[in-house]
Amino acid sequence: MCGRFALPTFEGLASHFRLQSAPALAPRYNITPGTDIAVVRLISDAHDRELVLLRWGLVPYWAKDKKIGCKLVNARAESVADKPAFRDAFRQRRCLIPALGFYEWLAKARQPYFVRLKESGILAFAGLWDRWRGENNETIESCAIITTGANLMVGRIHDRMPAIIEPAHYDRWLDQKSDRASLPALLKPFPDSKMVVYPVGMGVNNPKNDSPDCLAGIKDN
DNA sequence: CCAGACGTTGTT
DNA sequence: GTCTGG
DNA sequence: CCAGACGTTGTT
DNA sequence: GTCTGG
Repeated sequence: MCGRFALPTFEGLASHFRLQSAPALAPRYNITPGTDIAVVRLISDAHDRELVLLRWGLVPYWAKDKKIGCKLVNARAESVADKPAFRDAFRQRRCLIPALGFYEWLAKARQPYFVRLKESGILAFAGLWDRWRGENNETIESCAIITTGANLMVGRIHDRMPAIIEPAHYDRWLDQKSDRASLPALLKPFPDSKMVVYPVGMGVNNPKNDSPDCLAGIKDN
């Protein structure tokens, strides 16, 4: 699954996603569900993209209780098009979630690992977003990260990982008019030949720890 | 018909 | 909002 | 995802 | 065991 990831400050985030402008983002090394995360989506009624901060944990527009978002942190690629909680967002509100990489845990050892590109480049997770309106004009915009099967390399740690969209496919993923039948192909496991996995310190386990140390590799025993 | 769920993960 | 279970 | 709480009353 | 908060 994908329940923790990192997005340090990147030069070139705006140009990578072809954004007109991007808000200054605080560097984050230990991003957790329930917090606001950076999301790239189409500007409504326009073809340009925007980067906004949305709550991680999708609250469907029809939800009676916004607490449902606690449970909707990930959506399985295999079923996202059909699940009531996700299918409308899958059709109309897809987004990209920038990251340097993500954490996965080796369950038995509670040992965290970090997964990123070999070149330490920007990744984009496949995401969905929604807008919920409650009483007193309360509005929550929220998002979820789509997961898919692990590739062979990540599979040594865990059997799922976030779906990663390649830059060549950003437009097709974001565009509401894309042929929906072509979308599942974008959600296949990212090739492990382009990635690295390495163990990191147990300090990552505690969400309060949010420093560059989180990314530091340790000796793999 | 109304009430209640709507999800993923890991572990047993 | 929409589906499932009772 | 993991860590940490998990409760009520009355008083300051 | 299960929920909430980060």
